[in-house]
Amino acid sequence: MSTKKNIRIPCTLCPGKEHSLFSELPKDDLDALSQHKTCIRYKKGQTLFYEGTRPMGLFCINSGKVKVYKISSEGKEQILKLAKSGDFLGYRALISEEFYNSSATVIEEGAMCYIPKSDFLEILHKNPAFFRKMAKRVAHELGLMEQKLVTIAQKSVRERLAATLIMLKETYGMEGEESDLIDIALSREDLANIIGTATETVIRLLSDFKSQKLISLQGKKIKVLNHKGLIREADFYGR
Amino acid sequence: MSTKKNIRIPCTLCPGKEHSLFSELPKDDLDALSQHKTCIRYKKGQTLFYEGTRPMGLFCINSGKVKVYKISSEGKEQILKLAKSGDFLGYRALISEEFYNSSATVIEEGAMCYIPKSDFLEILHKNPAFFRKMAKRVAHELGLMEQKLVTIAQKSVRERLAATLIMLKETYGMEGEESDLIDIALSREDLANIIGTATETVIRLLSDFKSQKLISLQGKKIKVLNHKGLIREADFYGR
DNA sequence: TTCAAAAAGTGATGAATGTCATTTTTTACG
DNA sequence: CGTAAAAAATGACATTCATCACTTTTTGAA
Repeated sequence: MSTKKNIRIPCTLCPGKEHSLFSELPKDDLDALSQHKTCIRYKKGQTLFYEGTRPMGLFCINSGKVKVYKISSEGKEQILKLAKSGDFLGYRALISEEFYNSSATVIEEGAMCYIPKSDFLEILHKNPAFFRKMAKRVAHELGLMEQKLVTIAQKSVRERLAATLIMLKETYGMEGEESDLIDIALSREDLANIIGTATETVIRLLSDFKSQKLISLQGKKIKVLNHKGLIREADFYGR
Repeated sequence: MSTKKNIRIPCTLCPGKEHSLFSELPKDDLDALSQHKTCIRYKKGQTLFYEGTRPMGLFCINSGKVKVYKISSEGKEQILKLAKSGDFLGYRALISEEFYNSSATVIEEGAMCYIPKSDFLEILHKNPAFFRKMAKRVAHELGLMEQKLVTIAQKSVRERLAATLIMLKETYGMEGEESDLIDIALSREDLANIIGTATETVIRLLSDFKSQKLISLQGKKIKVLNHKGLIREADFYGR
């Protein structure tokens, strides 16, 4: 295992780079971004940024997993998205020139890089191709968010749970043999906060799915036993 | 009244221009956009574009009102936003280089301009300040959509209806004396499709609000009698 | 290893809201 | 106008799901 010291490697050598928005950036630009970045290990439960505060830079997830969420006026958490290695956080607020409208907290320990706002904006405005790529990404995410809205507005909790499990399997399924195991340690409460329901309801529905042999529960992690069955639950149940 | 012919005026002279994303565009660019645009009157019920089709240009609403919505797999409509004079439609898909992910249908007759994709993209890529402004807008809308998601996921239907009425009053309230009258002809069904509920539920809650003297119903249009009361309903009811 | 705290799970209950069936009112068109 | 069709309204009923109260299991830190 590596030591905790000196986890700061150049962006050019970052393993997550290839799949990230930085993938096609020229070396010069990447070096410029690397220059003033800081990289810190975050433990589970630590928060990267809070809703309502001013963004001062861009987070890049080197390793680990993060939940991005809003707290409603009643104090309930709604998870907007999950982020993993290679993902960026905070660019929406930087581009819209607003405060953060969500918070981000680590759910699986890992290393996060932080690129100062000025460096990021400089590259953004200097490199039109990169700006287009970022704009394209934000526009794409708006489309995703619209789809999520429709799902929450119109599907039952049961359907949403099934759909969420499918999505999680696609995003966090292991490689090869164990591809049915959803490799992310979400608490039942987190799962409920993705779906927009009560923790107890998630627990009940999960054991329902389990007794239907759609999934199996291995401690915290969930294994998908019947993918097609889950898809059926997600699309049609009860309506 | 003007005739139906020749409703095509230059963008430079468009009354909605001042409040639109085009407000700070140099005259040259505006003229370029004007060049190949077409302007057509649309009647209530006519559709500007359909979900799943390829965008070939940008719509600009000269007058009238439009609903933008998605149809869920069960065939139910979910309204994502309402658009009025000066608003643009279709730029998300143009920027993300995707098909439309929503449909747009006229709910109040009016004139719509249509700027070919190539002209719009040319200005967008020629004028970095304008591109930034568009990107900023999309990022801002992503923030709004995230907020809507939380509202739908966590607030009761009653709260959402109250919140929607407040929003409608702010956006479509008349000038001066009659500022409490919500000047948009939404059917109960449309209102239900904004909120994400059944038409009957909206009808019942509206008459509830009416008997509480929060609103009055003047045919299709709604008048807000007790703004603070509605805000209270929107924030706290029942939780 | 132990023990307290957190998370998961279970059961009972009621309120909110969806659905269906029907009536009344409004709209729009010939 | 008159009439058919659409929209609004109302009632009865079924269902989902949130809530609360509690038990069991797991976790993690001393």
